[in-house]
Amino acid sequence: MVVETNFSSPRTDAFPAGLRVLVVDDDPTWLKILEKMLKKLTTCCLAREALKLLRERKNGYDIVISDVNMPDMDGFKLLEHVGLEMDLPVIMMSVDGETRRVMKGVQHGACDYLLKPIRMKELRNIWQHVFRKKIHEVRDIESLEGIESIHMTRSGSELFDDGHFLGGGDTTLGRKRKDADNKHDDKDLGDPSSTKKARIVWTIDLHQKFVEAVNQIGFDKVGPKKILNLMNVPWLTRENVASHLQKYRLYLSRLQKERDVKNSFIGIKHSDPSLKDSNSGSGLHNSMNVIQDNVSNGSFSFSVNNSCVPNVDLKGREGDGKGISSGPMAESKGTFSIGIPDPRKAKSLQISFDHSLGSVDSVVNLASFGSTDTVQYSWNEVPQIQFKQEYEPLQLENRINQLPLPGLQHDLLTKYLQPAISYRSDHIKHSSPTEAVGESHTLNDQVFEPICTTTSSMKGQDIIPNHLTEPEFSPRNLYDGVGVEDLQLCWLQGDCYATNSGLQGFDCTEYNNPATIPEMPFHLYDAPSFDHEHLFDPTEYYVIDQGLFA
DNA sequence: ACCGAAATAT
DNA sequence: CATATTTCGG
Repeated sequence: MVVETNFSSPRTDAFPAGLRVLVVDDDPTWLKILEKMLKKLTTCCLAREALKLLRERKNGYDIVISDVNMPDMDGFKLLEHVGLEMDLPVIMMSVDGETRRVMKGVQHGACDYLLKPIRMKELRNIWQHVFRKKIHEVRDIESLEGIESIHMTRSGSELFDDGHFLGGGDTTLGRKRKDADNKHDDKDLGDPSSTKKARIVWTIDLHQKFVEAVNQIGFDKVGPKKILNLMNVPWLTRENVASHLQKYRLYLSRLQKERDVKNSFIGIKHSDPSLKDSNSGSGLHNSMNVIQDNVSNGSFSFSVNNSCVPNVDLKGREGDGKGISSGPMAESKGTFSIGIPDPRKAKSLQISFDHSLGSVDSVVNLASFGSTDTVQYSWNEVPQIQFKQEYEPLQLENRINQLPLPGLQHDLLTKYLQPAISYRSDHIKHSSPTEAVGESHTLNDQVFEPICTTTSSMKGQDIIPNHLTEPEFSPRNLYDGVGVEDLQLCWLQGDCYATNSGLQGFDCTEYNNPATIPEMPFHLYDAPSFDHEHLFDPTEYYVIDQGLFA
């Protein structure tokens, strides 16, 4: 007799609360309703999208609940695919309980069929399907001791008692894995989610979501939990996020440090630009701040948007530390004890892009909606460029010129946005140079207008890129200021611009493909010409940074 | 419970 | 070595 509150046993993702459910329904209303009832679920209104999600993460969900009729694909069809490809329990639902349909559902492999006014009652025990499946699996694989005890029975409560062993001891536990000895074997049939713990890879869009979330919440207020919620990625765990956050912070502080150093060196030039202060100090202007740089070879660039609505006081406290002048990062806990010895610098290419779209004033929130957000990323694995080319702009140039826009990028895009079966970092790598070079397309067929510019910075060891970092660094300015003609860039974007490619993924995924430029003089950076002459909307521009060489 | 740091693992 | 997971103390 366990009560449902118990459900939320954290460790194991126990039932209703932890069950990772994918709900598919073309009717948003239902999605909303179910959303309220289920804690950890993902929703989508297109069957194809659902498939996509499912394929992306083979083990990301425990169960699928799908509506029967949907515009893009018949619910049964979806059911079929799921059954074929991943064998997840699928529950069908529809308003009418017409026998034929139910029958059909069952025939196609649905494990349950719910009639539409769905209530908690119905949902409460859906975990049994997951559980049941688990049991079968275990049996098949090998009979473990102690398992035999399971005979599933009807409704919930007492079952749940058994269930606990699914989930490991909930409330009453003091479980500490103090035993050092369990090094091997350890079959641990405990959790519902297969074995070990899949090592997740932070793909670009995953990271993008992460950043978005971080931006939405204030920098100071961030916490793994919150981020997790905002990201709404079902299979992700708090730990995952925490870990990533940790890395992220580390990265930022390193960055920050680097920056400071540089500033001390040079700083002055056209530094006065208000921007710096503007956002660091008072979030008043919701200008966005971009931090980016290249740190060591793996470059990683994030933009941080500080503009959270409320706030201002966010960094009210403290203030002394270093963070002040420059960073948007409120942290300044002075925590870095990291003895990181000056990162070696890498040459890197960066592009900044301004696709003027949103209005600035619409504070941040925009971020939540796919199209308008400011994000960037770039992980070491960002596509092209990553190749080994160590120097030589020349080479670069060639490559770039030939980067087949449609070709390569498409390819990449596909990899990211589409249902690639599994993402691994290596994919990216392999998609490379050779292929790229092989094709010969010019970038010119570009669709977008010349608002973009790119810049590449090669910092041999010199300081340049600082400026880049500044928010007001408007691409546009750059554009005017310099002969851009020779810049070429290729970039791609998943959605807002809706290029012909038609590849837009689902929601807010945008993917910018880094572009590159032949040779970019760095004097670009110094060029006085672009100061913050006029402010465009900072709301968005993308910055891409990539480590040129490894 | 939740977070962040540090220890581990891959 | 970098990145992800786990452990552990606050």
